[in-house]
Amino acid sequence: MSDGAERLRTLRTRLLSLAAMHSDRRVNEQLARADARKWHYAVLATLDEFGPASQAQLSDRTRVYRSDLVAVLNELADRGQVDRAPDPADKRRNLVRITTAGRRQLRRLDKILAAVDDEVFAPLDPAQRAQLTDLLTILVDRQGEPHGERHGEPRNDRGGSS
Amino acid sequence: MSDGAERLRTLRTRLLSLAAMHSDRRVNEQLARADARKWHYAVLATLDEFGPASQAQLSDRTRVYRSDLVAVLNELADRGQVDRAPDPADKRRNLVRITTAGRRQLRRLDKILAAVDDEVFAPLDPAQRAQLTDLLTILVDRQGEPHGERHGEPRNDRGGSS
DNA sequence: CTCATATCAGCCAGACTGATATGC
DNA sequence: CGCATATCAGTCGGGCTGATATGA
Repeated sequence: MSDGAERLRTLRTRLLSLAAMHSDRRVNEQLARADARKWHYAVLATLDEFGPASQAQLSDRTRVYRSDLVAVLNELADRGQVDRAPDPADKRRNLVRITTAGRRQLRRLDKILAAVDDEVFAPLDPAQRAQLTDLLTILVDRQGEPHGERHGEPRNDRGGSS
Repeated sequence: MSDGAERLRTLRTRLLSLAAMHSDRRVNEQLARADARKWHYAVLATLDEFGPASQAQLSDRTRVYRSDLVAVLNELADRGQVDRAPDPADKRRNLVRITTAGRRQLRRLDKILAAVDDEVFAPLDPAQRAQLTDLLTILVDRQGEPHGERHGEPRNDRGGSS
């Protein structure tokens, strides 16, 4: 058996998947302790960085689907971490803003995620961690519009045009 | 707003997650064209490398849960890519073996995955790809028994002891 | 009796699609 | 009109848990 031995163990797409799975699991476990999930964090961080936004903008910036954002915002609003009001300039839009409680929560989540990062990437030394960040950044930045084949298009524009 | 600007964009756990999500999506799309999913490949590759095995062994080697393996093996058996027979030496066990058709399918999937790897990691040059593989291998190898905290234990032992 | 094996039933987050009402 | 926005309903792969029957 085995002509291309070690296939599975060295398959790069699989390594990436396994590493991410472990990282995600830890992230979710720890965020859950603060009654949050990754999407909550993504929304809060985005609002804090870019300021108030419509849900469509939030969806583009966080890569959370519009349809899924609704529930996330409901949850954040229930906890008083964001507020949502119709945009007077365009009544289709909701203007979403982070609240003071939201900023407090954000700081909490930032700490949690820093700790998880430390733990998950502990096997790498600082230089290796920086290397990994660089490589992943290249990959993520080029996702969507590369080299030759087409398949995915704009992303996050579902549910509108049909 | 934003004191720790770029938080989201540079969050390493998120970069890892996004990169893997893209990679996984491409892998699944392409495997689907050969009527397969990642688990099917993992099982076939493992059988080819290690030879006939019980489902428990397969579960350990592929990281597919025992409970989920059942359906995967049913599908592979329906397609004639594996066969499953009670182990005479231990009647609790099923001995799973890859068939000739299974090897043919494996070669097909190998080609597909090589193409996906090429596409997904196209933004990286060969040296960077090798670097990434190394870093991910370190992470994956140390998953489970690291540095300080305990949380997950053996993995893949659910459903048996309780 | 205890432990492992295979199988079944089911939960849940999350990625993704489609349709609809409302407003630009 | 066509287009975008928010919302709702639902599909599907997949990670993960619990229970059970059978046999070592």
